[in-house]
Amino acid sequence: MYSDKNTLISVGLKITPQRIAVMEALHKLKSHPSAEMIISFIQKSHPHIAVGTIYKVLDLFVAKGIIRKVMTDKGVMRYDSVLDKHHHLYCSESGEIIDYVDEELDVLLKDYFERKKVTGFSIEEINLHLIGSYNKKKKE
Amino acid sequence: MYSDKNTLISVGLKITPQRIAVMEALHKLKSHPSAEMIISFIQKSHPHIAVGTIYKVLDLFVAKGIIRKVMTDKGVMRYDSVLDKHHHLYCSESGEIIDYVDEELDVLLKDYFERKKVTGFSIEEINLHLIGSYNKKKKE
DNA sequence: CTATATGCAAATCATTTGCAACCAG
DNA sequence: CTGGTTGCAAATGATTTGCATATAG
Repeated sequence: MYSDKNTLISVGLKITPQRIAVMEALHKLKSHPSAEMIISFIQKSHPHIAVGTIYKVLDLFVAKGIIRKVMTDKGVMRYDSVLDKHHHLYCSESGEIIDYVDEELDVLLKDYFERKKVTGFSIEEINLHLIGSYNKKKKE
Repeated sequence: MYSDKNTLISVGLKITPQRIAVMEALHKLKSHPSAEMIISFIQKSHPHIAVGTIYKVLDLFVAKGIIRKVMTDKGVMRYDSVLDKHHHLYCSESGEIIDYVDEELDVLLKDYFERKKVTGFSIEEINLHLIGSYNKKKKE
């Protein structure tokens, strides 16, 4: 919670209970919550915080670069509080989005695109979307 | 246009003027049009075709696998009529989405993930999102 | 104090839906 | 014929906006 405040301060934002609540929700709700999930989580403990405010806070956090928006195949945004470079696994069965960190892959891709330029396009970021299914069950 | 009809027939859909119009729009509007762009394009020549119908036709085409939905960072869906395996360049300046075909890369990725399994996840599809900017201008 | 943030409710915007009338096969 | 399609207009659902009030620094 101290780190939450420090995070806010470090990007020049005032500390408000609403913003702290959003940060807490982002920590508790791993796995890329939607705004809706964040809202209902927060409203359990802070029933007075307004929906509009939560959207505003989320937008602000995205603008300040302390969280990211993740696009899903259905038109709902999800928020990602993990900022280390990572890719995503999209489970086509459950709709879950799982972080995937793989430095070896990052190096491979970086080298590849240094060698093979994409003509006329300067790459800022490389994101891999792995679509498939989580086989929790070994046999079907 | 014959091929449009054949495409429809091949997936078991009836041929209707509305569906032909949507296919034509998809051909003319390269570069991943949004539903809105498709609608306004169609309504120039076919002012009577209903918005709801166009959405239904697009959904149907996606369900039949003859086009794809592409997710964007803003909550608007785009449609992609190119079905060959390809990745996307996202221009962070213009919002454009450009197709990127690179078989060498596909082989590289395929090999990589055959070697290095992602535990508990069976990969169906690998999509690369290259975010950056189109440098039309050489110097800036 | 004073600018910034919040609450609230209305507005927006893309997309979906329900259903009667229509038309392709 | 007959079930799959369409048009229409109303409904939905996520997100946004405007503005008066509250509050962090």
